[in-house]
Formats: sequence, C-alpha cells, structure tokens
Amino acid sequence: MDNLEVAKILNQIADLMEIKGESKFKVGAYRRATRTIEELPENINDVYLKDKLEEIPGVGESIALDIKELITKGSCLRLSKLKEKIPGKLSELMEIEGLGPKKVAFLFKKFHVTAIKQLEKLIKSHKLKELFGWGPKSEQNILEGIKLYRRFRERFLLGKIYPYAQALQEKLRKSPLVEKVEICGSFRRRKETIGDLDILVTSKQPKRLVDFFVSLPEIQRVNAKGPTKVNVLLKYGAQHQSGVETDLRVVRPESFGAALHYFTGSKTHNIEIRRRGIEKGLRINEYGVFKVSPSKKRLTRVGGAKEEEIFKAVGLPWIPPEIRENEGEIEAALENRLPKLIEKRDIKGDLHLHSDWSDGEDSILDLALSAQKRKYQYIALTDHASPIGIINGLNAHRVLKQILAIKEINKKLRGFQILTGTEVDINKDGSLFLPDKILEKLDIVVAGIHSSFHLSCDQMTKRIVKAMKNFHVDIIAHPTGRLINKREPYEIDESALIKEAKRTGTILEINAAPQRLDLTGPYIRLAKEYGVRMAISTDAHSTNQLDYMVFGVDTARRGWAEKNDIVNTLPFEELKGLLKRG
DNA sequence: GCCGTTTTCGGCCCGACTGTTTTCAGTCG
Ligand SMILES: Nc1nc2c(ncn2[C@H]2C[C@H](O)[C@@H](COP(=O)(O)OP(=O)(O)OP(=O)(O)O)O2)c(=O)[nH]1
Ligand SMILES: [Mg+2]
Ligand SMILES: [Mg+2]
Ligand SMILES: [Zn+2]
Repeated sequence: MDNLEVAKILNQIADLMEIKGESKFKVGAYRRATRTIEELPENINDVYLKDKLEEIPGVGESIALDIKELITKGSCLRLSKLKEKIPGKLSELMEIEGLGPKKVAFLFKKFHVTAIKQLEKLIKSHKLKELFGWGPKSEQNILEGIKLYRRFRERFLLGKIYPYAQALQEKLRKSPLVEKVEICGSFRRRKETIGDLDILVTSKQPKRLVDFFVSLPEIQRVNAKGPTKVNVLLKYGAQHQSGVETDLRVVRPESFGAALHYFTGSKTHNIEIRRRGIEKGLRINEYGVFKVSPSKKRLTRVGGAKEEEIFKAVGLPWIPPEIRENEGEIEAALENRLPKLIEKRDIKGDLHLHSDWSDGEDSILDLALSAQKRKYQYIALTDHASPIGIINGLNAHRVLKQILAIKEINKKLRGFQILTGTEVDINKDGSLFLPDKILEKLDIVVAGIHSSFHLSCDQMTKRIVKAMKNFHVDIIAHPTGRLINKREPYEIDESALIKEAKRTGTILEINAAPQRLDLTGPYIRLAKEYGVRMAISTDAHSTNQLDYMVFGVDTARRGWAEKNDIVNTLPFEELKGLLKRG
C-alpha cells in the first residue's frame, strides 16, 4: 500500500467519523494526517519499517496503529468497525457540493440513502421537502450539486489556466470600482493543479463591485452572493462547455494584507499562523491583526494593510507563497533559515529541447534564437533517441549527423552555445537505446523512460538506477513519469532514486511542462536535502514552449530549491565542468 | 486524536452565505 492509498483510507475514516458525529477535532486529526502523508516524500512503508511513524507530524499512537495495520494487513480495525455502522459509500456522497456530514447522515438514517441514484429518486418523490429543515431550495440545490459532480470536474493545470486567469485579472483592474486585484489560493502558491480561482479585490464600494462582478459576460452561474464574497461558475473552454469555479472576495484597502494572507492559504498554514497569534493574545482574520483585550471583549487593530504585517505580528519574516503549506516553513522562518528561493532570472539555459529532427516543430536554429531572446546563454538539443516511430527518434547515424549540424550552427551564434545532446530511451532492462561510443561524443545525455511503464517497483527502480550508473548519463528526465490527470507515476522507490543520484552525481530533472512538473515539490525538497543537483528543463517541442520555464521555476520553489541546487543557473563554462565526460 | 520553553489535560482558526429558521445549523472558504 503506497502513501496515497494510505492517505485515502485515513481520509475515508475521517469522513465516516464525521458522519457518525464524532468530535470535529478528532476528525480534524485524521484530515491533518491525511494531508501530511499525501505530501510525504518518503515511502510510508519505509517509515513504518524504521519504526518512525509517530515522527510524522499529526500522527500519534492511534493513527500510527491504523497505518501499521494498513501496511501489514491491507485493512484496519478502525475502518472495519466504522463500516459496520456507516456504509463506506457515504464518503462519496459527501463529495457533492452542499452535502456535508450532517445531511448525509440524515439521508442515510431516515431514507437509507447510500448512492447518488437513490438520492435523485428520493428528491424527485418530493418526500424531502415535507420534512422540517428541508424546503424546495434544498431539493433544487442537491440536484444542481449532483449535476456538477457528474460533469466530472478535474483540477486544472496551472499552466493551462494561467493566461485565462491573467486576462481576467487585467479586466477587473480596468474597473473604476477596483483598487487592487490579486489571484490567491493555490494559484498564488503555484500548485501544479488548481481547484478553483480565488480572486481578491480591494474596493471602497464593495457592494457595487460585487454587483458589477456578477454582471460580467463571463459568468455562467452565480452560486452564492453576499456583500463581501461571491461564488460563481465562469465560462471556460471552447464553446464554454466547461466552467471554472471562482470565489471573489472583496475587502476594504486597509485589510488588503490580511485578506491576501488569508486567501492565499494554505488552509493549514493559515491555521498555524492564527494559532501562534492566539499565543500572543492576537486575533488574526481576513480583516487584520487585532489585539484582544484582557476581558476578551475588545479588539484593537494592530495591522493588516500589508501582508508582511501578519507575519510580523507573530514574529516572522514574510514567507513566499509557494512554501506556505505548513510543512516546516513557519519553524524555518522563526529560526531565520528560510531558503532564498530560486527565481526565473537565475536561469541561464534550457537543457531539454526537441527540434524538427525528432518530434519537435521548430528548427535547431530557431530554438537557439528564441532561447537567446530569453537571455539564455545556452541550450542543449536533446532530440529523442528511441525506437518509437511516432516520435521520429534518432538512431546512431542521425545523432552523428546532428552533431555536425550543431557545430555549424554554433559558428553563427555569438555569446551563445548549443550543447549537443540526446534524450535517450532507457530500455526495459535499464540499458540505453544508444551505445556508449555514440553517447561519449555528446556534450550532454538526458535519459528517460518512454515505454514499459508497468514494471514492479523493484524492477523500475533498478532500471533507472542502472541508467544512472552509465558513465555518460548526466540527467534523468521526468523521473516519476506522471502525466497529471492522465497517467500515474511509475511504481518506483523515489528515495532510493534520489540517494543513487547523489552517489553517481546524476542530475535529476524538474520537467517544466505543465502536464508533467516532475519532479514535484516534495521530491525536490528531499533531493535538495540529499544534496542532489537538479535541472529545470522545459522539454519544449516548439519555440513558444520555452516559456514553460516559469512553471518549472515555480515548482522548484515549492520544493524549497535555491539557485545553487539548480544546474542551469550556472554560466556555460561551469556547467560544462559539471557534466560527466561525453 | 494530537500535542506541549507557560500545560500530560484541555484546548484545538475564524468568518461568510444559505435556507428556513424565529435565532441558527450546516457547509464552505
Ligand atoms: N483560515 C482558513 N482559511 C481557509 C480555510 N479554507 C480555505 N481557506 C483559505 C486558504 C485557501 O488557500 C483559500 C482558498 O480556498 P480553496 O478552497 O480555494 O483552497 P486552495 O485555493 O488552497 O486550493 P484549491 O486548488 O482551490 O483546491 O482560502 C479555512 O478553513 N480556514
Ligand atoms: Mg482555490
Ligand atoms: Mg476557493
Ligand atoms: Zn523530452
């Protein structure tokens, strides 16, 4: 059972406990543990074997026991006991917007509803609205919730929604009612996927602004509307067949900093900051920081216009949004050991690109010129070397031809270098698609898996480790192989991979393509702790995809990466010195 | 259920909007 499977079960335990009516703090404890384990880079089985489960924040004696049972037996007593009283399927019903634990519990107790179909039937019989506490609107809202649930709403790729969000921000800025507009939430934290857009606006006329917003042509539906907060579905996608859930929050200018902090999150980060506020006799909310009088009756405002003031109030320096996940950033800030995160302007080149020699769209020269426009000093041309026909992979002969072609192009360039390279397939047995005597002629060798994705964890790990041991392999491309919303990562021992990368001096890639972002935050952080170097590469298949770099930098920042951790911040000569021979 | 340079017991973030309520619980951010 892997981390995500364990997390999923802990979350289901939380759901069922909530439906059962357990203390919300107990439920909260399970949700906290769920979240931590979802983001844990170490394999939970290893943590168990080392007897260190209780060292995971939020995991104590009870949850550690649950995890132990899950790992050793595939099931746990607590869940089985819960399921005797509460059907496991009820946790799915809770995913419908507007249905929480209390309503689900009621529907089950009174009508034995356990599935969506049953619920629909019940509503259409209109038995519900006769009951106290339920009316026609309740019925209508549940039906709407079911419809939305069925539209199968995946999370959006950050890279895909980015231009849409920016255009919307610009549009709002133009309104005379608006002072500041920031897109907050997971978007500002630069998570690789975004559940919804959270837009913060300051205005001296909040009510008028809310009315203006819901009258925009982009609005598909208004779900909720009050004087400070609106929830809508925006039109999105071709023919607007899709929609983006959007929360708009309006505050007065003096609350901008506090609201920015609140709305940026993450939720767990907010809770921890507020808790520290309580210890200092402060109340922190989206309107500001307030001193609580000894009688606890009066609040005196002590800050909130600037985001910094929130941190300052609890004795901290400003923390970059990308690492606000309550994963140790608050402790680090307190001890003045926040990382100096890498920035876009630190990037001096791109080490994973495809030209029209393989499956890219543009010529080598165009890629070089585009990179030069972006103030880079170098690129590495890494066309596929692969037997897969569809990607038009290069064989040994064409690789040699390309080396000569690049030599010619390099002569035409000033202050810029193209490194010769390849993205060579790692075969099923860990050998490479090109022989060593070809690899040694290249400046840089990127190796990646593009076939046989379904090996056992052991086989897959050995496969990549073998590739790393090859003296010519400099970089492992997209190390976990995931395609967001499409393909799960390979079964692989990431910790072992990271340790081996350190041992062999192999660079791990942070692939910046929006559907990959691989490595992702938690693994980047682990790699950094081991002293493994990484490369942020776009894997661009056209010149405009060079712009993916920013998403790679964002992801690196989420992994606490600093300039020194990333090799393509180095000037050309230093980078060359770092690469393995050939 | 978890946790602790004030605690091993007693807290646990704080607020907005909705529907059906005559005063607020439920759900969500
Ligand atoms: N203090 C506090 N803040 C919250 C809570 N729930 C949400 N927030 C804040 C922090 C979140 O980042 C922000 C936006 O909420 P969302 O539900 O949209 O979450 P977020 O954008 O982080 O993730 P998402 O990608 O939308 O799933 O609101 C909460 O329970 N308490
Ligand atoms: Mg959000
Ligand atoms: Mg939201
Ligand atoms: Zn590639």
